[in-house]
Amino acid sequence: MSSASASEPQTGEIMPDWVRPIVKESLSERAYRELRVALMRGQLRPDTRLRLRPMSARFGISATPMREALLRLVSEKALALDARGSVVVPRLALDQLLEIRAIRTDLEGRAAAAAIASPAGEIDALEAIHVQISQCHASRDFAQAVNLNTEFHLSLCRLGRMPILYEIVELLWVRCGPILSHLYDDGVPDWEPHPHRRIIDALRRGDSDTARDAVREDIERGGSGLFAHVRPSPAG
Amino acid sequence: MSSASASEPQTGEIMPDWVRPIVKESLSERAYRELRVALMRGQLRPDTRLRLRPMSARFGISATPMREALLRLVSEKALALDARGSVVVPRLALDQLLEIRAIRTDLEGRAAAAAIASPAGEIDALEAIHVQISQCHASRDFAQAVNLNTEFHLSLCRLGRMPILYEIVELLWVRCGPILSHLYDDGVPDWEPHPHRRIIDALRRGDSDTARDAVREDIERGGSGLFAHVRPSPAG
DNA sequence: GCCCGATATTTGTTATAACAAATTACAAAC
DNA sequence: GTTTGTAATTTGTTATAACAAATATCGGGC
Repeated sequence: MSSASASEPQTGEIMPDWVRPIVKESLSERAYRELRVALMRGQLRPDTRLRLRPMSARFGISATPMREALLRLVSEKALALDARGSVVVPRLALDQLLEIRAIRTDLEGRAAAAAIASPAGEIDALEAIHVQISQCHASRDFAQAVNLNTEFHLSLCRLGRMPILYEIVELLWVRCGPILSHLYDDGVPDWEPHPHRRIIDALRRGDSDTARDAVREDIERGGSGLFAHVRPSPAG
Repeated sequence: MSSASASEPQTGEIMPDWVRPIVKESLSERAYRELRVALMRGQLRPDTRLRLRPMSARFGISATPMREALLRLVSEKALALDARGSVVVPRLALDQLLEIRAIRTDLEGRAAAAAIASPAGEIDALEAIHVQISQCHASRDFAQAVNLNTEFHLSLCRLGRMPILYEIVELLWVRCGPILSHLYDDGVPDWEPHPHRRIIDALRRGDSDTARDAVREDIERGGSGLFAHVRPSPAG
C-alpha cells in the first residue's frame, strides 16, 4: 500500500489520481451490500428467516459483523424482526405499498423535475434503459425487465442530483424488492405513449411539469400486479 | 391466542390486557434511543467524536451493543464516520440543508394535506403546541421554542397517518438536530398570520391545498438562522 | 524554542464464549 | 394416533479478548 490510503500524511510526492480507489470494506459492510442487492433483485422471498449463525456461516464471517449487517437492514426496514427477534424478510402490507407509491410520486417527481438540467448524454443513457425494457417485453424476459425498470427509476433520480432524496427513494425500492418480481403478473402494459417515453421527451424539452406528471402517471398506473402479493392491512 | 403474549401457546386461561406491556428493550436499542433524542434536541455539537469504548463506559454497557447503536445512527446518517472510522456528529452542508428543506416541503406538505381528515381534538392539540411556541417567543425561551417547533412539525406529520412518510421526515429532523439550536439566531419571525396558524386553520376548514401551501411557506421562509452554521458545499 | 523518532496507548474491527430464553426432538403414557 | 413432559439444540444478546492500524506521549537532539 505504498501510495494510496486516504489517511496517509502528505508526502512531497505527487500521486496520480488512479491509485486512490483502494477501498477497505469491512466484513459487515460487504455482507450488508450483498444482502441489499439480493433484496432489491427480489432474490429473497417474503417470510424467509435469516438466522444469525447460519448466515454468518454462509458468508464465512463471524456473528458480530453478520449481526451488524442484518440489523442495519432491519433499521432501514428492508428486513424486519419477528416476535422471536429473528430477522425475516418482511411482507409489505397494502397500506405500506400505497404509501410508498404516494411518497415516490412526490420524490421521484421532484427528482424528474430537477433532472431537466441534465446533459443530453445522460438522458440518452436513460432512454437506452427504456429501450432495453421494451426489448425485454418483446422477448417476455420479465425478470430482466423488472430489474431494468428499477434501474430506470433510480437512474432518473440520480439525474436530479439530490443525494438525500436519492437514498430515500432507493430505500423505498429496496423495501418493495421482495414482491417486485410480480410486477408483470397482470401482463405488460401497452399504454401509448409509455410514461417512460413521456418522461424522456419532457426532460429533453426542459419541461419539468410534464416530467413530474409523467412520473406520477407511471407510478399510479403501473405496478398493479404487486397488489396480489401484499398482506391485508391491519383493520383495513 | 386470546389476549396475552403473542408467542405464548394458547392456554385455556383468559388474561387481562394490561399484562402485555412488558417490553424488553435491548441495551443497544436503549443507547440508540437516548443518543437519538440527544441529537434531535441539539445536545450534541457538530464535529463531536463519539469514541466506542468511552461511550460504552458512559452508558455502562459493553462495546458490542454500543457499537450497534452508533452504527445504526450512522446508517441513518444522523451520525457519520470520519476518515479514521470514528463516529462523529456531522456538520450539515449547505446543499444538504437545501435538499432537506425541499424534501420536507413535499413530504410534510403531503402529510398536512392528508391531515385534514383528523378529529378536531388532535388539531386542537396541534394548536396548543403553537400557543406554547408563541409564549416561548414572548419570554425569549428560544431553546424550548426550538423543541416545540420540532414537535409541531412532527405532530402535524403524525396527523397525516402515513407511518413511512413520518419516519422519513423524522430522520430529516434528526439530521438537522445538531444545528437546530440556531433556528432563532436571526431573531423571531413576526409574520402575520404565522404559517402555523394558516396550517391549523386550513386543517379545520378541510382545505388541503392551503394546508400544503402553508407548510411550504413555513419551510421556505423559516430557518434562515441555520444557514450560518452549515459548511460550504464541496465545489459549490 | 522547534522538530524528530521510539514507545505506549487508544482506536476500530473481528472472533469467540457465556448466558438465558425459546424452540425442537424424542420417548413415554394414555 | 395423540398428547405430554423432559432433554438437547438453537436462538438472540452481551461481554470479553485478540489483532492491526492509528494516535498520542515523551524524551533527546538541534
